[in-house]
Amino acid sequence: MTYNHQEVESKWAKKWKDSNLFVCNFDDSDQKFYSLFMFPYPSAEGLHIGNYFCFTVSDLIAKFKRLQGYNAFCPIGWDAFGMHSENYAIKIGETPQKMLSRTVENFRNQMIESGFGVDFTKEVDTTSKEYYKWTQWIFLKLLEKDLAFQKSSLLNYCPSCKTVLADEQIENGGCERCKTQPEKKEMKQWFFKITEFGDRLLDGLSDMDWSDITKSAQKNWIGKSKGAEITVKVDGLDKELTYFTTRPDTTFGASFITVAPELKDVLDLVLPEFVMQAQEYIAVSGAKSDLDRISDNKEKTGIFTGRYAIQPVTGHKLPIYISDYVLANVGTGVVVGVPAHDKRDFEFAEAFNLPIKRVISKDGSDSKISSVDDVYTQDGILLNSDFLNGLKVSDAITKIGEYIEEKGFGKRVTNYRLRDWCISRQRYWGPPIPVVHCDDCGVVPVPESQLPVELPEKLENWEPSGDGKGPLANVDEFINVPCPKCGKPAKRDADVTDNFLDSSWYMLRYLDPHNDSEIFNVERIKKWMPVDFYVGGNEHAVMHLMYVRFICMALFDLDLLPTENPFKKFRANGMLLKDGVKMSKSKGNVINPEEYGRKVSFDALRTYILFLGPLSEDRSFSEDGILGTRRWIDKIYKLLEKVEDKYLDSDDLLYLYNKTNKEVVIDLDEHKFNTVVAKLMELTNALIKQEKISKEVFEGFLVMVAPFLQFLAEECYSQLGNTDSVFNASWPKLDESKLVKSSIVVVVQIAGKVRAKLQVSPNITQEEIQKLALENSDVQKWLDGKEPKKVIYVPGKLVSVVV
RNA sequence: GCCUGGGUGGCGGAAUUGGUAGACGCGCAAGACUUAAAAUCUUGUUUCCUCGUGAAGUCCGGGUUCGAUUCCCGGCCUAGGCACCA
Repeated sequence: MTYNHQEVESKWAKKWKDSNLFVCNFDDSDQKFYSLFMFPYPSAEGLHIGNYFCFTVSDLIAKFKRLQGYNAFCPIGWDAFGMHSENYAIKIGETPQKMLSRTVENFRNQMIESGFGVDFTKEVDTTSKEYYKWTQWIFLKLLEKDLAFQKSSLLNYCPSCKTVLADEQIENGGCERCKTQPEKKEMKQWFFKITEFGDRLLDGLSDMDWSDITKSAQKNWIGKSKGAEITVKVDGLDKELTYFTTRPDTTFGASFITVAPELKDVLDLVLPEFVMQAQEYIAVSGAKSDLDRISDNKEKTGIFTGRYAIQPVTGHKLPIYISDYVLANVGTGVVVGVPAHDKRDFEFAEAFNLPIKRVISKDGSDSKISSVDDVYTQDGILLNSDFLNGLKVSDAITKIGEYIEEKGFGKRVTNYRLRDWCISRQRYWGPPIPVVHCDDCGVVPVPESQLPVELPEKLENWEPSGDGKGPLANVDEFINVPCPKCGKPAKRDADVTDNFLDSSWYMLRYLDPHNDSEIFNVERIKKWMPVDFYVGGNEHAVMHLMYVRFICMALFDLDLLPTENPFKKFRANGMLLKDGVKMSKSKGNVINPEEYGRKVSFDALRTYILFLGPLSEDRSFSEDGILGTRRWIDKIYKLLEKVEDKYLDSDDLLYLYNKTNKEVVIDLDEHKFNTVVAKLMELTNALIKQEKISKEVFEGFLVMVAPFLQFLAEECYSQLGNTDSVFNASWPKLDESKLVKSSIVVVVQIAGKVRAKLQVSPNITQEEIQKLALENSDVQKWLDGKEPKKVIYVPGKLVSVVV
């Protein structure tokens, strides 16, 4: 009896799809389980193994929950707007619409043949009018709430992608997509005020059941720092400067002030005789990219302005310098230099021969700071600091904070690294920004009733032009519209929104994908949200996952969501490597799921990649390894011959069967798929040793195996005479009474080493077992006549004899 | 530099309210079946030695404990995030 996987798998894949087996009925929400994976952009290459892995995890959890009696929902959709698709379409000389209809079809078919239990009837496509109408609606809602605004600022402009990039899209100083170094351009763009949610985004993390690695990335990205803003007067000028510091306690150690070269009106600070040099310095540093400035950080450069600032607390006159180690967009763009307690300030002070005064030391004693290594940044006691002397750092921070506020010298503030989300893109392939610019009325939102603002379909020259305007600016019939307010000729916004906006609410639309009168039915959303389990790559830790949280907070505030956190549980999956190295097309080591489906079966592939290791860790795929899961399939299939209707299974088997059941449930809820597979394999090995197996136990076993070896389980279940799907069966009932053993093994340790094993009744008393242990001949030999000092008994486990 | 993870056989990895280290799988070796091979089945597989009722062993060095992969202190390596962030 050999198992023909190709025949079996294609048969059931078709049946599952045709019978709508995995279609979810939303009306039944008492025991709902929403399992979600990060939806893909349908690339031309088809289903990538990384996608396949992530889908498998979500699908497996959904199937498990379904078997446990939950109404499980596992949807699919296409994140098809954005530069991925647009750039590829440009490359192959096709329009994105045309290309996508083909690639989506391909993706869908691959998912069906892999046996994914996703509900295709709830499919969502971010590029459809029915979807992006509501993406635009969200924009309008945020505009209404003052969370969307236009701002002109220095932005990162990618000359290759021909659009501005969000801060999050800069990686190691380059564009995350094409690695091109972005140019700084002054442009007027739309932003979402994500910074207003900085604290909520940060505080929310603490009680979220998300991967630590993801939470840590978000925390670092938000970059909250507490400190103080202190205002200093510029001597001889009617001008003030405000600097931000996290260490106001070091105020008495300040010896200079530094301002960023890009700071507005910086030249006003400079004395006439220094202006020439200053202009030159500003020009030179302005020509450097951020990356250069960071990499040339060996030596501190700068220029003296000739001016001094009066520090209000100390009354000291501090020289003002311009230096490019200070960045205009960080804090206030003005920094106070405390060389004794900051390495950068020390380097600067050394280069410019400025005083270095210690104001903190471990025990309050003074000693000279003569090299960078002496710079003292730890906790300690204040000295040389007037009214702060003798205080601990934390107390000094509190005291001076109160002091400056009382005297009006400054205030305590919280700073964030997080920047507002720039959402304008000068591209074609996205939802047009639904506003009209009118000479008389200014920015006028498109009325809701006129949504969607349709992206023109048949368009010549839809590629980005690179002139800083989106390609839509040249489409007259699109761009020229009457102002919705006054009716005079006006122009639409020519930009489209960032792709990340599309994906920041898709999990909501899945729950009501065909609703054309509202974004979704709020009642249903409140029953089905949050998503119970979300899985995807950690490369989305800061962008996608931060934006989703932001959008959901905004929608929550509009009373459209039951919680502000959309994902009850999120797990980042590790990367799949091939023989220990990263897969890439250029290396030619890309794993194609279809190929392995054909060779060894989708069941074996699916189970193998889960068996490789813990979900969060990178795992290494090998050609040989996958044979192990394929062998497992064959072993189970052969067991069919042993199944007998009313067979009485042995106690030992029933013990293992129930123990496995119990442990598998626990491990699956903790997503420890590798150990679940190991335990099911162990049970399989025990079943192989049986003469016969009862139908009841074998069917229960098939149900436990079904989330992994889905096609095999269905086939065996059907061969046993069942007409319904194994996925309509229920999880086997746990029989606790079978988990009690008639005898247990207790080990005896002498000086911490195992020297004997005793087979005893589980109800044995401490006295009895101690007596047995000490009488044991092996124990006697090891004791060698010595008297035990102490005997420790761990019930059911061991006896430890101390000599 | 700061913030998160991780470090266990030839390999992927199991085991934590501190209690038999190496489950499960891969690979390898030997045997069975076969004319032969593949497949399959059986057995073995942490290392070392003087082969035993032996010793050592979970990145390294200390500590707590009858007992430490697990807890504490110090260090090394590694993956990810942030970074002249003031």
